[in-house]
Amino acid sequence: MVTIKQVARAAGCSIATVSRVINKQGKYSSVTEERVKKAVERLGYRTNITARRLKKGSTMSVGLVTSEYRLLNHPELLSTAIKFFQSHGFNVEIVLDRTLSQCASLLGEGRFDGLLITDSTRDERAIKDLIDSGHRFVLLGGETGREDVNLVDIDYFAGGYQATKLLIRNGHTEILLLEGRSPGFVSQEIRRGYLFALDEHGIGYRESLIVTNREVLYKNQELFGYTSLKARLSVGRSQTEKFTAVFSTDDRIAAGVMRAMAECGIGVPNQRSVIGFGNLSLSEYLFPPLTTVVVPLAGMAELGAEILVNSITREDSVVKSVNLKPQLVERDTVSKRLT
Amino acid sequence: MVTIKQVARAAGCSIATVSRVINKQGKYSSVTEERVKKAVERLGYRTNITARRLKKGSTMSVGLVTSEYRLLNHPELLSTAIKFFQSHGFNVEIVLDRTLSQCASLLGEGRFDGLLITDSTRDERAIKDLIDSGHRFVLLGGETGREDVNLVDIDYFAGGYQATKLLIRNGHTEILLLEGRSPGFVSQEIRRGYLFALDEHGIGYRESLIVTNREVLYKNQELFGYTSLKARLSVGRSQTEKFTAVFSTDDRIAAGVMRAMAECGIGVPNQRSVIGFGNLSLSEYLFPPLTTVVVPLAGMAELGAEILVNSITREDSVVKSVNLKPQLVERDTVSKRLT
DNA sequence: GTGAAAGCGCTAACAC
DNA sequence: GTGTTAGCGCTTTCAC
Repeated sequence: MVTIKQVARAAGCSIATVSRVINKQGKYSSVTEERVKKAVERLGYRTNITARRLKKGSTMSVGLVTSEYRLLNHPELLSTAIKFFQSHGFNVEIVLDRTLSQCASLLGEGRFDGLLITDSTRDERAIKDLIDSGHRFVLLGGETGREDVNLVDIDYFAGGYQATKLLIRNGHTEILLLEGRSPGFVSQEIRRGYLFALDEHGIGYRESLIVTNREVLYKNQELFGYTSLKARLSVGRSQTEKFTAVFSTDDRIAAGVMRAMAECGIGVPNQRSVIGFGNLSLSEYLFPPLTTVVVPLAGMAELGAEILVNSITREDSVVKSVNLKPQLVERDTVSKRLT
Repeated sequence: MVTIKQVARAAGCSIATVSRVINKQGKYSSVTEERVKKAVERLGYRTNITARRLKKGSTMSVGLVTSEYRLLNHPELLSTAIKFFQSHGFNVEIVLDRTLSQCASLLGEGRFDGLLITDSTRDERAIKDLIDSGHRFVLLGGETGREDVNLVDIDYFAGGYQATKLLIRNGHTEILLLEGRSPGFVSQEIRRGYLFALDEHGIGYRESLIVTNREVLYKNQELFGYTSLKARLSVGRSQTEKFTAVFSTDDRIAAGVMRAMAECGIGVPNQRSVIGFGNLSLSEYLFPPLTTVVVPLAGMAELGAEILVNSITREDSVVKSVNLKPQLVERDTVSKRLT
């Protein structure tokens, strides 16, 4: 490895001067500048980042704490954040499947200047430690009762509300809710929106119209949608369980629903309407293309990254808490109820 | 920040002893061990990773050089690699959209102990620099003429060959090849496999049966499949352009193909067979589920990560070059040709 | 079993 | 404009 010392010798000056030229700081003559640059070039010198970090006490590095689930299901969230950090001069390290208190340790090691955390478990103790340590961090969609943390969240309640309302506007009152398992409180919030919309329109809520996936987390969402619907469609079901629309809390569930519909020869949206949630890439490839709810994950990531960078680089940055709204994307699976 | 010095004072010993206890190295009495551990606990001390790295001259950190395309389209590749590295004690930093020579710089900065590189551009000069610098790196699916680099690659030729052969075995001889744009030489290799299989069975190759997407890289693959097929299906096409099966070099293209088929009332696989490539998650949600070719991306990532870790940790590691074979996954879109 | 001290490569304060 | 030097926090050699 070639060090600053060797460059100094080659350029016939001191290491301080080399450092000045490299960092364009302080004063130096254009003659020495030229000599140093030549030497750097000739020797192939590169500043040792570790030594610089130790000296400066800052790493220009952030940790992106996330889960395998996120990585596999919402890569755009990560890529957005990474691009933002990188374009602002920060390196980003992926930290997979770590608890909040492990994250606190990482910051304690001086590994990062800050942390962007998705899917954090609700661990108030760890959050307190994180705050007390004086380190910078931003929670993405985490649940916390505290007001003094940077938090960017998505209003899943509003998403559930909007989706349900679209169905209601189209005349549907018997709406089957298929609840997948999802990290955190996502499903519960969506259900709250569903119930709220029903209630708002004086539509009675029926427990038999809510089906919850109790299988292992995240697995086989499509199968859950498929089997749930097949069961519903079987003959001999009571009148109270009739439905004209299906609202799934995950697009993959909706995919399963539509597969079951197709197999049973039920037309979508003519005979039944279907709405999903999440706008996964598969949704536009379904036939017909799925009406669903767009969750602004990339927006959440970018905003979170921006808040983190600000809180690292600026002394006067203030704690921010933001709540982002999902948006309906109307494709071809919802239509007026046949009267 | 609490340093080793403070711990030493609190424990009533020297920093050397604290270091020994922390790293479980050298000798120390159980009495002092206890005292040091107590002090560490009480003060909340964490070893400064930057200082340790500077002293030891190793970072225990690797760079995962990749593209936004990979991140969005093959997240399982990244997650597999990350998990492997993390479980072997390495931190992993994501490096997005950097050229090979920029990667060489990164290594020169001592930022990483090694690099796992996907989608590298063919830059022999940079590869030479990388090798000459003595740094560790592994190429994933990169193209290079050199024999002295660690390389894990996927045999796309074999994939194209297998897919085509499956169709031929089912009696198809007029196979429409829809070539999407893809990074590197992927499409070309798949086409070579297609042509080889045809030739092997004495089936004449027809240029009119090969359609290439000339649009902007990666964009609108689904639309390409859809419009290509719509055009083919229009009335008044000559006899020479008839086809009984479609082979797409990307599952999303196949998704577009199937959408077009559905709209035109053409049954799959009864009237036309369809085979895709890549086994994207959407493929099993198509109706009917898509027969396609599984590309062992996760396997490639894990193997690459393993080779990299070996070459970092072991002096005697030898250069490895591996070629992984894709595999057919037969679902419901290929059947015997109607005679 | 323990401590003193060198030194990893760099930046920046200070002296000239 | 340039050089000397302290020191970032740690590991490790060497002496005791």
